[in-house]
Amino acid sequence: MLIFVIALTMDNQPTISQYIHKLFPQFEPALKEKLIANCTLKSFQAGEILMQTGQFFRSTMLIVEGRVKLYRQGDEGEEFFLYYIQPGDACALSMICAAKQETSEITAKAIEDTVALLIPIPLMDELMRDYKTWYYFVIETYRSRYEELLQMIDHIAFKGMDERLEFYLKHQYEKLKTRQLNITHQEIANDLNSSREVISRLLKKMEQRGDLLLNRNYIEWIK
Amino acid sequence: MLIFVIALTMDNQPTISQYIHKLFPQFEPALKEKLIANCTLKSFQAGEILMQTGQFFRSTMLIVEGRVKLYRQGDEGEEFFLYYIQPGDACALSMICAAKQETSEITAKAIEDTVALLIPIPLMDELMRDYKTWYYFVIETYRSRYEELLQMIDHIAFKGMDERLEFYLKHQYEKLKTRQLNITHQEIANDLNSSREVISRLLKKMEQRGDLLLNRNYIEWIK
DNA sequence: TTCTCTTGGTGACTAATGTCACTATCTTCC
DNA sequence: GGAAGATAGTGACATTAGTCACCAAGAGAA
Repeated sequence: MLIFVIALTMDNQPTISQYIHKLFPQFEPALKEKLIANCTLKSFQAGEILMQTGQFFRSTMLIVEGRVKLYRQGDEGEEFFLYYIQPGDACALSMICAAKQETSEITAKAIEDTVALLIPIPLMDELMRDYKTWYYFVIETYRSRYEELLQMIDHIAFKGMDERLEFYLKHQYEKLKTRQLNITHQEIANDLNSSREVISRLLKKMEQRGDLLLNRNYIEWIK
Repeated sequence: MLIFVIALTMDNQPTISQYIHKLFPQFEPALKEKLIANCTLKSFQAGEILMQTGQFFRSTMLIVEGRVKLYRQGDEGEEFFLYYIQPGDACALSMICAAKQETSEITAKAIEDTVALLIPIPLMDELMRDYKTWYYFVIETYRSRYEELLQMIDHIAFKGMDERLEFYLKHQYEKLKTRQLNITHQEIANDLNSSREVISRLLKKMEQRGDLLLNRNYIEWIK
């Protein structure tokens, strides 16, 4: 029985090498070897905080399994949703802050059981210098996060809550790849820094327009 | 007379070498030499657009003279103020987009006569690979812009217009280093994506609290 | 079953912000 | 000086979003 459990565990947890080849095929072979030789895996349970305001980093993280939600924290503990990071993504913040040994103003929470690849900070300079595909990966990570923040600013600066809600649901649908969004009105309200009543009312309007169906504990996105 | 004008011009326009030594003292000597040998200067008049939505980049820009205001554009042409860049700063967007040959969603406008150092894109890989001080400079540029965007999100997501206005004026005071802010209520309203009347009323309240003095065409920041 | 908790619906009210209309003052240009 | 334009002040009102109070339905536990 014990042997069976171990076998299962080995089955479910790919090696660093397998993760890298699957999720980062664009890396040049030498870079892959370098990472395989120098990185470690770390697991987080759903709900666990990967990093938080004021925390220093000892490693840069690449997500290889699960899903991580990034929040900006308000003065009174509000949690404003910024974006998800998924397998194949890097945590831009952990790169930036790692490089400068600065603290972060962001909270990253695992919303599924998550596995991250930890790259020791001292290795970063070397990777950046020696591997062009790494340098491009880092640049692309920054660029796409930067774009996401800009898009977020657009929404809160120029749009009303109705449009933001619609964008939020569409984004969930696209990221999670399911029309059945398992989320409560209260959770949406938290992510958008609004209140449940407002969200409920707007959802009702959207249902009347035929964009979605409301159910207890989940929303069916049709549009 | 012509000779006099030329002499004046030479006097007022430092060389690339002078700019680099003055504004980027942290660069290693070989990097300075490399830049001096490969960069060009470009001047922009106050009010001129340095780059705009949908435009491709052929160079990365370092600002060496003047001041540039960065805006995010709304769907109906609104211009939402993001941040200033000043001598010694790089345009993070021009780095990111240059590297990926992607387009930008941002407008950069010179608000003073401005001079930029243009670095040809093909040089970027080499600089990144060969010069550690360049790599650190690029990372620090990303990090600080990213922080600025996050701070902006904080403000529009969590704060009211009164706090945002106060932050805006304080920011102007700190960046421009003068208590006499030459700006109209309408311009502030544009930058904050609000309306003149709202700004006027909030300013009046701040004046009553003794934080500032209102004058035609300028505001005296006291706080 | 009954109790309790979570989730969601709704009306009434408040606060913040935006809009409209009008006025006043100062500047600039003939 | 007078006209026109830019800048700013203000009251009235509309709209959006947030808050409060309360109800109702479903889910799970004792």
